[in-house]
Amino acid sequence: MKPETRQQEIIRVAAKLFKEKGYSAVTMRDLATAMDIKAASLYNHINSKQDILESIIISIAEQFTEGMSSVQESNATCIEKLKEIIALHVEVSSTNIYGMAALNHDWMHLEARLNYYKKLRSDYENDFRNILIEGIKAGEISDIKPDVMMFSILTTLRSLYLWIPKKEDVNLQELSSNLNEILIKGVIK
Amino acid sequence: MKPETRQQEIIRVAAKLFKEKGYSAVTMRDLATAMDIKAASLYNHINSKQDILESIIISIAEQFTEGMSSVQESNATCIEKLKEIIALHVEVSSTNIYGMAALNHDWMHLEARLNYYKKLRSDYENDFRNILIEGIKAGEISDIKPDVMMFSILTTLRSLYLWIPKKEDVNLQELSSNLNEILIKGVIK
DNA sequence: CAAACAAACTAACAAGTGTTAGTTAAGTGT
DNA sequence: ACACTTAACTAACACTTGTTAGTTTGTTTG
Repeated sequence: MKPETRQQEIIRVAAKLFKEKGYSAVTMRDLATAMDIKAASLYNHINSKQDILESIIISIAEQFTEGMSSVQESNATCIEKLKEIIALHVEVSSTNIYGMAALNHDWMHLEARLNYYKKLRSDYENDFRNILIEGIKAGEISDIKPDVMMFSILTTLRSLYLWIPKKEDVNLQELSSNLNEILIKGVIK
Repeated sequence: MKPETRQQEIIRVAAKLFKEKGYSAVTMRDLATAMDIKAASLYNHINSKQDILESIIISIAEQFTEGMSSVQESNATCIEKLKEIIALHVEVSSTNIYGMAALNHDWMHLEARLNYYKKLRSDYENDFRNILIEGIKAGEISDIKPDVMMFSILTTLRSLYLWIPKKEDVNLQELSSNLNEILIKGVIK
C-alpha cells in the first residue's frame, strides 16, 4: 500500500470541501487553509482548480463504466444484473463519498472533459435501460416505462453518498440487501 | 390572475440560472444579462443575491410542509398516504422545476434562514418516517428499516425536477401512477 | 400640471478570485 | 560536497465579485 502523495491528499481534501459547499463556492484559499499551507503552494502539486474537479469526477465515472462492463459480461438474469448494479453503486459510493457529491452537483463545471463525462454517463444509462428492457421482454420485470424505472432506481443509487455517511455503523452488506428489497420488490407487504 | 411583478420575474429567471450553474457560479451580472438590464438595476427590485435564494427555497419548503399537513389530516391507509405524498412531490416539482434544483443543490448557501430550512426539512422527514412506521405496524408495509425506505423514496421524489423537463409531453397523471407502481410495488413482476 | 413612482442607467468601491514568478529551506541520492 | 527534488513561502497580477450612490427617464396618479 503506497502512501498517499501530496497531490492525492489535496484532491481528497478538495473533494470534501466540494461536498460541503460546492465547487464554485470553494476557493483555492479555502483549500489551502484546509491543507494548512498558502494558496500558492497548492500549485506545486496541482495544475489548476479545474484539474482537481476533473480528476475527482472522471475517475469515479470511469469506475462506473468499468463496473457496468462486468455486469454486462455476466450471464445472469436481469434481476440479478440489477442486484449487481446496486452492489456496484454501494461499493463505489462508499469508497468515494465526497467525490460522488462533486459528480452529482458539479459535473456541469467540467470544461475540457465535459463532453467525455456526458458520453460516459449516457452510455451508462443506455446500458442500464437495455437491461430493464430485456427484463421486461423476458417477463422478469413489470411492463412500466423503462425510463421511469431507470430514473427511479438510478436517482436513489446516485444519492447514496448523502445517506451512507449518516450512519456511523453502516453495514454495507445490509444496506445493499435492503436496497435490493426496496428497489426490486417495493415497500408494500 | 395578476401579472408577474418585476421582482417575481427576476426571481424566476434567477432560479433557472441557479439550476444550470448553481447559486455560487451565477453572478449578478449573469442574472442582469439574462434580464437584459445592468447588474445595478436589479437592486431596484431585490435586496441581495442571498434574498433571491431565500425566497426560492423557503417558499418551496413551505409548500411541502403544508402538503404534508393535509396528508396527515386525511384518514387514509398508510399506502394511500404514500400515494398522496408522491402526488404532492409531482405537483410541487412540476410547478417549480428550477426552484427544486436550487433547493436540492444550494440550500447550504442559505444564511439567515438556514436553520429554519433545516427545521422544515427534518420535520418533514420525521412525518414521513412516522407514516412508514405506522404502515409497518399495521402490516401494510414491509418490515425493512424505515430510514432506508424513506431515503429511497424521498431521493427519487426530490430528484423529479431532473426528470420532468426531459419529456416534452410529460403527462403528470401518468408519471404519478407510474411512480406509485414502482415505488410501492417495485420493478419485479 | 405637478407629484410620485417605477425602472432603468453610469460610475465606482472594497474585497475576493485563480494564478504566476521567483525564492528559500530541508531532505535525498551520488 | 554536489546537484536534485520536494514543498513550502512572499508578493503581486489582472480580473471578477456583490453592492452602493446618485442620476435620468418615462409613466401613472391626485
